[in-house]
Amino acid sequence: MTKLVSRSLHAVTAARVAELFQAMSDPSRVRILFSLLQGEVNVGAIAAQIGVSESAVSHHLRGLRQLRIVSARKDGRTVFYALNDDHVRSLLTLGLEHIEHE
Amino acid sequence: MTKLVSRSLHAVTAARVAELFQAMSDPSRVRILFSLLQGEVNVGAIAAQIGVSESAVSHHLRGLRQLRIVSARKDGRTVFYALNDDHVRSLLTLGLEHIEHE
DNA sequence: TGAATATATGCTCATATATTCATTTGTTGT
DNA sequence: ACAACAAATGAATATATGAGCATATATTCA
Repeated sequence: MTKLVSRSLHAVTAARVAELFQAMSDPSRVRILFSLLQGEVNVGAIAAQIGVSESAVSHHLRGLRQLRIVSARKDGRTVFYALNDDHVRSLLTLGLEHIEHE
Repeated sequence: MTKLVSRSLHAVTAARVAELFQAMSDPSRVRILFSLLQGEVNVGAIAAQIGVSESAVSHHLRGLRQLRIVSARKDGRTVFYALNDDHVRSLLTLGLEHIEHE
């Protein structure tokens, strides 16, 4: 059986890659993720830092958590978020470089 | 005058980064861009390769062109598209790596 | 236990987006 | 000039998405 679509990225793979980039395709989420480049930050601090409501930040973080882009650590009543892996760190800095050099 | 927002990425910058990632946030566009990793490809060939109508591909390419993510070269009645710079190449492969290792 | 605080969630509205279809523009070969 | 072809475009539509509000769920401290 011939693999007719072999030259192109498999649809499922493409969808997952798109999903990843989609997580970084919103200004608020980009700012949230850049906040997390500093290290662990809690919801309220992120909200204050970027000037977005805690509710909105929380909503965004849920999506990012579901994609395992960020991880959460609860300490008392505050929840500290962090970037989950280095790929995301690289993507963020590469993205920033891209728009800076042009 | 104190720069109150200095710890966070400037809103305008964040928006531009988001815009870049947004360009790669759709499965069809991801497949289009991966097609272009091979080098120059024309609209019809991309459409055939990924199984999306030429119209849809053309619409996507317009957006990618506007963001200077791809460039177009017209030869007779066919238009060859290509990735515009190496940042995008890196982002694509990094994105793929990310979803492959998890 | 009760009040205060930090975060999460469900819902709704407005807007953005991807795709399709029909039409158009530009180009080649006869 | 005309038919065939490649790509671009506009309008219409269905779906997705972000933000806000109200409310819920912890958790701490008095």
